[in-house]
Amino acid sequence: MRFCPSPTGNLHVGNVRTALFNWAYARHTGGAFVFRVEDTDATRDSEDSYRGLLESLRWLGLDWDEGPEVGGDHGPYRQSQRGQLYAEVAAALRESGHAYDCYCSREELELRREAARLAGRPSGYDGHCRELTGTEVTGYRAEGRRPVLRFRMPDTEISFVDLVRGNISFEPEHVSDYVLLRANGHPLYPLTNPVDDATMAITHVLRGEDLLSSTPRQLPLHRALGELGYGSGGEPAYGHLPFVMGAGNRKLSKRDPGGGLLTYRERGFLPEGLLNYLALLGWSIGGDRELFTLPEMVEAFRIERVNPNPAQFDLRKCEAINGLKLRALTIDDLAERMVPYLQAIGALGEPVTSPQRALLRAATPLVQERMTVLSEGAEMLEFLFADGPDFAVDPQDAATVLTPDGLEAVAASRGSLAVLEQWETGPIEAALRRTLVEQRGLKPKHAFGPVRVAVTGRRVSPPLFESLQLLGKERSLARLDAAVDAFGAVDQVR
RNA sequence: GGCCCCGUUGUGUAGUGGCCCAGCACGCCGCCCUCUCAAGGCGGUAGCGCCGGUUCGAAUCCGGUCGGGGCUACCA
Repeated sequence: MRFCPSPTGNLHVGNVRTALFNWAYARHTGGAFVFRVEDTDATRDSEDSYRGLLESLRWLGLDWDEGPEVGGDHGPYRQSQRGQLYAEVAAALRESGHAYDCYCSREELELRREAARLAGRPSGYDGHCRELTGTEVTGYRAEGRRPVLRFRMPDTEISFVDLVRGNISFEPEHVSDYVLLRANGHPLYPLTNPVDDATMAITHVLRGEDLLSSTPRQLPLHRALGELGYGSGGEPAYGHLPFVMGAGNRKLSKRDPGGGLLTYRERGFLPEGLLNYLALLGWSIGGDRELFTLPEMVEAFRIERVNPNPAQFDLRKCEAINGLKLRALTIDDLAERMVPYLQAIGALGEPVTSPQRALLRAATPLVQERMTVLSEGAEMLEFLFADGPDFAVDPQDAATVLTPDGLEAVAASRGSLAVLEQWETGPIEAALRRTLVEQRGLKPKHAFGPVRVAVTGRRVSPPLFESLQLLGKERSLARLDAAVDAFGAVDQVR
């Protein structure tokens, strides 16, 4: 099994799903999961993307048995470092007659392709240069033409059993000779991919269904490679996974807004949450279950159960699954996972102090059920860590809730809270209810709203009484005062 | 145009000839709970693309049709 992305930009969730299935299949069967980087296109590949690729797979927890940074018996695992092998194989292919030089220019090909299409004939390469005579070759050379290397396809029907789709076959006239080497000698994907699969002893290939129609070209190449002594001589078994579609039912690409893996990480999806959701796109553990751990998936993963039809990515569902995973975490684990997100919004500094850590742990149960991604939890807890100039009340929320009436409630609650001796949720709640609900006859909803905004900075927050307790008496009172000062003054001016 | 793949509620799926006048989850709509928001509980909404055939019986098998997608490069 292998996963072989190109380092062009970020991974998108479709790629991740492909990686996941390959990984799960390898782990299930006890095979090796090979990670190879297909960076033969110097104009599009970048070193940054390459590092991002490794980082992403590591974050997801999809570990590889062979590949960059872990090594293996079939390295190197970056195609940019395997040029010599491709050149050697290409020469052997030409030598043995499996491939031939083609002198047709792009313009000539284009013309003939159009003509064939118009006539309703297959528009692939017409075999023009298959059997060139010596004089024809010298003639072309004299014109200054540089040949590309083409693979000679056999004239027989090609069929194979797709791991997820069953029997598939192609008639030879629809699978034409294809280019292995550019005129400048640069090896192309149709050559490098099978050569690597063969020499890396890849036995199973799970990839996107866009490559289904390139499979009939790769099969004969594998056979030729076997004859020439590259690889074991067998062809890998192929399984073509359905696409992951974006909104509007288009294939998801890394350029789509919701496509890039990085976005999910930044928003605070759990790797296991994202992976669990992605596994659901095209695979099912069976029955009515849809929540499982990675080990459980490995245990249950059978390729025959992969669905051939494309699936549309549904962010809401992805969030729902993530929320479920979040709620299944232990408090300590969840608290730790929120740290980077709290740091990202400046609520926590680089070394987290132990009082901060203790406060975070105490507060985590309050938000565990209220968030769907880690960044949400961090935002809800921000008020506990920010003070003074760092603490700001959301202007929008202040405008709607910290009205003159609201501020009066804030001032009143300040008074009743100030005399409290026991700063705990029970007494806090009792005091607030007494002065706001009982004495002033306010509806609980309207009574606590202004206090909530003054203390937490937002209308949506963890439970109020618990929040006050965690904040501490001194800081709580200061926030109430600050709110009255800040928003009451404006009204006096008016 | 040619070739190939795919087709269960809005979305993802369960279903492999009778257990299905189709189950689950997300979404959506109500209600309950409630200090906000969630979470939770209860109820509701909506689907086997279509037409034939095989069969006592079809979402499940076959053929056709329609619809969607992919490929058709000296990109990967």
